[in-house]
Amino acid sequence: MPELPEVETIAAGVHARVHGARIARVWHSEKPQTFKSPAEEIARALTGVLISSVRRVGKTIVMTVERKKSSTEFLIHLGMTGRLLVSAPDVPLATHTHMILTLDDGRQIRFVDPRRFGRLSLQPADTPYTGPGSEPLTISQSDFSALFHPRHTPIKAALLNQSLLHGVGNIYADEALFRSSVRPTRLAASLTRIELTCLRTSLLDVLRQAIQLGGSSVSDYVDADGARGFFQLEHRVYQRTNQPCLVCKSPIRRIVLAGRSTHFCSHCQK
DNA sequence: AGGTTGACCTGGACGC
DNA sequence: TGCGTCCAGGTCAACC
Repeated sequence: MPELPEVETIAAGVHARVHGARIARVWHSEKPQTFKSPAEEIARALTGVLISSVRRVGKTIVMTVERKKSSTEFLIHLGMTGRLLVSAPDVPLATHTHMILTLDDGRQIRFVDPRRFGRLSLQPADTPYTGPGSEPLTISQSDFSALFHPRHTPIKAALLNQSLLHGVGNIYADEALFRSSVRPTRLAASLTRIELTCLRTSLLDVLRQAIQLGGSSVSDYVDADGARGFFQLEHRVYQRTNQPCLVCKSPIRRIVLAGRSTHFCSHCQK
């Protein structure tokens, strides 16, 4: 489900609500696939700890917890349909709830994930989680260009490769490529220096605007309060197949690239 | 080694 | 109403 702006919105929302709180007890489902570290180990590591922060790294939510002098990072990857909610205890449990962290004051942090592509894990001690790739919001233009220029794969596939940039997914890849007038099928190595500059600028614009609007709610995305985002109203190509391009009125095309549906304007994007 | 494809899951939308 | 098909915002193992 969620890409960088959605994960950013969720992490910030959860942080604001629970930082400084203590986890009194932990419940988990019996779906082993969800737990990249054994569920019992996660439960043990989180029971009785103080939540010091919740932040985003790539598409992963990192919850840092403290016990006495030692700190641990709990990693939450939402996959396609994962949700992290802060709920009052009397709110009915959603189906597909896989973990509940009950706080001292009774509130609960709930991880819900129907499709079970999400993953929960513990980061090894003393090695802060940095994610697989570079951070799109802070990478320099020269690093950005150096990352993509050697790649002999379609630029769309390269943008989705989390070991290059982490945090960009299908929606924002399509939207950034449209705004920079670059066709998704172009080999990354074929982009000129100017096109790479334009692409990074467009990507930053799209991600920042989406964060401001609370992310895109395409189907079931909601933030920590269960509220929907509004960036879907700003989509110019994503899920607009056959609708007129907002610039030139040509119908938006949909193809499958890197196994993902890909939307673009064949007139505006060269 | 880098690039590509299919498998992993459930549920909603749509057509008959 | 009910069944079948297709589609979905992400990864990762297994292949070329």
